Amino acid sequence: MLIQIDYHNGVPIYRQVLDQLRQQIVSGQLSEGQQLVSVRDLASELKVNPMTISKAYALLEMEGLVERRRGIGLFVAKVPKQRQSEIKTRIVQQILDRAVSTAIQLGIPQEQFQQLIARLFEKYDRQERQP
Amino acid sequence: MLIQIDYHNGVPIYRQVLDQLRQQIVSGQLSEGQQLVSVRDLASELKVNPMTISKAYALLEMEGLVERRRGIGLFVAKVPKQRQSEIKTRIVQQILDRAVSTAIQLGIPQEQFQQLIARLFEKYDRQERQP
Amino acid sequence: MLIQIDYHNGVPIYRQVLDQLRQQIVSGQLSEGQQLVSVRDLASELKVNPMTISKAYALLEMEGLVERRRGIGLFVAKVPKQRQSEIKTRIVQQILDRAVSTAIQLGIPQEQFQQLIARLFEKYDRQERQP
Amino acid sequence: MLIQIDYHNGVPIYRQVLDQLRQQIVSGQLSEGQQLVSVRDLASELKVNPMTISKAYALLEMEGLVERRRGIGLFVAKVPKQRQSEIKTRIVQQILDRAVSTAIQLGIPQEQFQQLIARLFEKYDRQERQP
DNA sequence: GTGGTCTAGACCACA
DNA sequence: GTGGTCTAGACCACT
Repeated sequence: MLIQIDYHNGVPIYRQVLDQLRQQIVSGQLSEGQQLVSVRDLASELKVNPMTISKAYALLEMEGLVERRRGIGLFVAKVPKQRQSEIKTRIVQQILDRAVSTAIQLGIPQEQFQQLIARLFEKYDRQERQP
Repeated sequence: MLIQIDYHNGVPIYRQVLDQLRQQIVSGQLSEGQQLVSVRDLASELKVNPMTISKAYALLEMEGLVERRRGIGLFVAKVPKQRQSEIKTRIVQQILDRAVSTAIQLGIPQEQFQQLIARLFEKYDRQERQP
Repeated sequence: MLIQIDYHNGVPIYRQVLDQLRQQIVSGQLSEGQQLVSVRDLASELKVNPMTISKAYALLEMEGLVERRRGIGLFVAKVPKQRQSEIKTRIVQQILDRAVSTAIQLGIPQEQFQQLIARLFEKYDRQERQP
Repeated sequence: MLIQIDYHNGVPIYRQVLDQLRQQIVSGQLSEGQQLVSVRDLASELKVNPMTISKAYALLEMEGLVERRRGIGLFVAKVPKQRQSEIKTRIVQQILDRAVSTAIQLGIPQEQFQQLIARLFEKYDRQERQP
């Protein structure tokens, strides 16, 4: 399965689908021209209402990351390398901004902050090698 | 007391109040034994319904960060230094976790990630000196 | 689902709902995965404002006894047998603690105390057989 | 100090004062004709609003356990032995009733219930010997 | 359909 | 004065 849904963390399901697809596109896991799984199939795979998937796909289309070919389906759009990298940076930067401003408000020194990050990178590195 | 509400970002008001008060308590801006602004006063200050504030206060009490003295008001509870620092770390770590896992998924190398952080710290440092 | 509200005993309605649901869950009358009556339905059944029910449900969720499935409803969560029995014991012990400490302060001997209990158990046994 | 107030358990302070005085009277710790501490003194001793003590005293008077002698103060009333014992039993029975009915609803067998009680009696016995 | 949030205004117990 | 509870009704996001 390509998408992981957490049904209990409060993040809307369509948002989880949207975010993960966006990431897969800009990171190249889904490549240009590749067809997306149909709304119906993905919905039944995730045991989720088709409307939910449909909403995620529509938003993805509005972002220009995906193209609709009528009667056929949705395909990953051509995204210029530069735009890809912009999106990537933007995604991370948005989250980081909150983290840093919070840390400063809490008086957590930059060194401790960097340590937390190093630990998290280790954690994910381990997971990647043996998921 | 300074609380900033963004009425249009979708985050429930009571949550914004709750989060900011929690931060002020664990960061020491609100100190032990200090009385919180009354529900009615804070509500009128923020131009918000008293129940909204009440809800935030109730959750804060359930977290044990605040104590009710019946008929008098709410006061910042004694929070052991260790618990304070646990909460602080937890708050930051929650946000950071998302940032790091996203960065990894996007293939952003740790070096670039650290650069982004350094830049953000600079930005907030500047703001602090001359807000 | 059977919930009895006493509108005049001073105990908040949301508390009565909360306590009774909690008991029904840990006693197994509501079983894992079962869907709770919707906020609106229970509210109209008890002739009470939906927010009152909502509050009880929210607290039940915070206790981890119930899970939200967004847009669908609330369901009884998986509660490990051990946790169930802890909660049960805690509920009874809280009440008993007061009873025993009071009895001791009043100089009521343990024998008389046990007699009172035996009589009460008889009374409820009778009721159960022919309510 | 003769009265212990718990400021954080939600029980109204006047009620804690009332209950404890009632118990002290029917258990003979306060004997017939003995003068109660003045409202003012007890209030300052407990660091509590005098109105709170006053309310407890007034309710005690309504129960007939205490007599007001105008200009002098309040005195423990003559309470016939039988009435004393009735009150004692009633106090304990009220609390026990809830405990037993709850235990039955939760399916806690009488044996386990008795064990809980035995344990509690031990606990309080220990405390009495070395408080 | 579901639950979550918020409002305006009321009443209550407590101190 | 304090906070707690409740109502009636509204709007929202999610499924």
